Amino acid sequence: MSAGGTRTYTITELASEFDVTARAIRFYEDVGLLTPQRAGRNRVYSAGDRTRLKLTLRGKRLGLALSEIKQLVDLYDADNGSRQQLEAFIEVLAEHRRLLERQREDIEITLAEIDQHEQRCRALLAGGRPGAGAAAKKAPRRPS
Amino acid sequence: MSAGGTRTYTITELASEFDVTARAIRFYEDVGLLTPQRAGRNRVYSAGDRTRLKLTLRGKRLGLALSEIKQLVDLYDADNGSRQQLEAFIEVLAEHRRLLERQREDIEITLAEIDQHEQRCRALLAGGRPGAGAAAKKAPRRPS
DNA sequence: TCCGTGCTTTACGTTTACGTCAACGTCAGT
DNA sequence: ACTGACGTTGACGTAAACGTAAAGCACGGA
Repeated sequence: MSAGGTRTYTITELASEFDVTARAIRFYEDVGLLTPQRAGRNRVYSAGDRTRLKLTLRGKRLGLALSEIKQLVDLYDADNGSRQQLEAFIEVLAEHRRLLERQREDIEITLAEIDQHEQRCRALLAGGRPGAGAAAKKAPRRPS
Repeated sequence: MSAGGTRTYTITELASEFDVTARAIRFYEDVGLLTPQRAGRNRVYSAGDRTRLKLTLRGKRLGLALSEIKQLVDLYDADNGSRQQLEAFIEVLAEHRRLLERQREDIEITLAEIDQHEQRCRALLAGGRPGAGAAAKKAPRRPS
């Protein structure tokens, strides 16, 4: 049995796993979101780095700026602290929660509107005379 | 009773109501999201314009780009169309719904993580000796 | 008539989040 | 020894979403 079972990742592995470019990952390092080890010049990512990347991308999907993501992730990482810091941290958590809840509300509203639109659409389709088959149009997936 | 009960708005009214700058609103016009009437040179916004602005800001909060918001709003506005267009529209709606549901999932996960962090925080606070009062730190509200 | 307020256009500046070369190292395979 | 494949560090480019003057019109009040 060899020592150290902790898996590591190369930059292209992470890039393909999360469907981002290596350039983006290096950029996240530039802004301080990632701090991978090095094997000579090459970057070596730990499981923790992978998690931070995952958190980063989730934050992006929620529309956060990288600077905001960094604040949050840093805070979450270093929850050690004085009483003052802990209380400030709880405040930040509450802020974040408020933001997320507002987003959730926006989502609910929008989903409801989508339902309405779709129903009207289907009604219109049902009203028309039966014609040719469907032409499914796939939206081209862009990065970011 | 005078004719025409439809209220209108100036740009600063809308700006203050939705807490955005007039510059931003004019910019949304530049990209085609808004097309207000004019009284001479001045912009006059209808209730419909107001709604479009509201939709725009909601989209922004969900992290959409203005170009994406425009596509959606335009589509929603002009749901009149041929069978082909209707079917394509339904496809777009489905895409949008998928996106929103993923976001909702991200939000649920993040909220759960926040709960965990807060619990640990409170546990730490309970363990320490009672000290000075709280120092609430308000996050400065930035636009966008 | 002058002043301030509100709105306008034009135009250049800025920040964010990468994309896109360019030029180079390094290691495996043939 | 040569060739890719994969990785690296600059450095410059760019699209998006406004910010920030600069300069001007239009109108009501002192």
